[in-house]
Amino acid sequence: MTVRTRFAPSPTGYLHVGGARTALFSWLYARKHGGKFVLRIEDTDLERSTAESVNAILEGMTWLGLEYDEGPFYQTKRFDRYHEVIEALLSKGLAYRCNCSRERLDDLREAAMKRKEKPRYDGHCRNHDVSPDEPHVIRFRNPDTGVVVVDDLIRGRVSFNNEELDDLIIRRTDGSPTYNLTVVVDDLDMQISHVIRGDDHLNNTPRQINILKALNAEPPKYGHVPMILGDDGARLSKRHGAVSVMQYREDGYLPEALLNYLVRLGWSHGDQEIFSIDEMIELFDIDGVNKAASSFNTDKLLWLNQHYIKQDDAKRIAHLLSPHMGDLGIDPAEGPDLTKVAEAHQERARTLVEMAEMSAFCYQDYDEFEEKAAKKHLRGVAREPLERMREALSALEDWQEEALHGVVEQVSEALELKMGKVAQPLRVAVVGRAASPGIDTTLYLVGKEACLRRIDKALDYITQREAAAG
RNA sequence: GCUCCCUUCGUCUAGUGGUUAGGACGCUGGCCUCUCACGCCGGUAACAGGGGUUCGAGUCCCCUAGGGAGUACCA
Repeated sequence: MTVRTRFAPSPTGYLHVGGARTALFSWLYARKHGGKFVLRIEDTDLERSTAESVNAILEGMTWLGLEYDEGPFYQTKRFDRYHEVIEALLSKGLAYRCNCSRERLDDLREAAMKRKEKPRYDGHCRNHDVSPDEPHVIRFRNPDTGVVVVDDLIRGRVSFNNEELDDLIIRRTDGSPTYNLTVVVDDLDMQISHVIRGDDHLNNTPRQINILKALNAEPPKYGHVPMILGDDGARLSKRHGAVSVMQYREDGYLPEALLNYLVRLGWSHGDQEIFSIDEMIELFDIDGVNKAASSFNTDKLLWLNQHYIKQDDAKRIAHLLSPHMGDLGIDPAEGPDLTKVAEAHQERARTLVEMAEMSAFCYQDYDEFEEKAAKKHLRGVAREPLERMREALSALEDWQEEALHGVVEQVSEALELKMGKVAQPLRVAVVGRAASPGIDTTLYLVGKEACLRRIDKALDYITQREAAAG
């Protein structure tokens, strides 16, 4: 059997991490088995579906590299087909028209609740003749007895009594088909072999299987993946920060880091933490997916992101870093080679946004010294080392790291100081704060002119400070 | 309320009747060191509770508790 999986979001918002993980699992499963991955847009809710959401979802999938082999298919373009199926069901007596009023339905629900029973439609219109000309919905005639067994790829065997299920609406009064009908028809028509989706659909599965049976069709295999909770264990929502996949790009995450994080959330392969895309495809297995919901942990994502930043080619990092520099009002063309800057910060930044912030000093002068750093390092004792450094640097022709390192060393030796006593004040002078890449690299990136200018500024600062102290 | 699902360190997880319950993130002690970071070595911390089954239960069964989903003319 050819494996065919699908991702079927409803376009009522952006692509969030939960959806992205479901899509990833589906995609991996198809890729692993040499199958096809289909994208279907479930936009039958005309009220809430928007074109912007479709674009946002497509954009998110593209960024993550979850390319689809077929689609996107839009359900709104398949209404004729749904109606054809509904008519067939109707003519076989497997579905019927219902004109029960909302009031009656509400009363029914209320009464059932009062009796401590599960609210369900009572089949009132099953044997009534409702004219096609009057306003009506169409309901699927669900079997009254027996059990529906779902052999879930993740949950194992789950069974439901048909008595618990009622005659669900498959076509609304306005003539539009509803979800449970459209998924069934689509999964069937698109020959989906494995339905991998969120576990909020587990309860819908028996209804869908019943419709499938009515259509004389073989149900696909189902795998219901648990949901993702926020850092605090509560349901993932906007207040947890970035839930939109695209927000992670904005926040400076690498797609491979997010993917790696997501694949390990609810799935594992022994003790392995790092997975390349190829490894994921090779090792992923749907029955290795956990049954329990898991909490999103930003710290671990950060760790993975740093891992990939460290590991990746500096040129690519620079390429991805560039727009974040732009966000800070910096044009990387006006300054040191961005690749070199990125390389110097690869082991220091957890995100590209952090990298941009810590790299800014290479392109623009800082406004003020960081207070703590200045207080500690720009003191009277730093004056001489800074003056000596200024002198030596201004005389230096060969502005390369090796030579720069030599200069710092020579000055330290000449003053009989440990390197730190020279490098730290120098660093604060040149960077404005106490942390940066190696002092030689730092000097190199800032450039001669700016270095001298900033050292002067530091010397002024020391002078002022001494004057203030009296 | 009813139906269905879930429950190992704070978090992600390994574990498929016999383990000193392992790894990772985080936190933390140390080493390295011109700072920060990286890296390396060490530490902290878990089987929700109660009954069974068994020579032996994190692993099997039942109950309780706690979470979650569904219960729509949403998907």
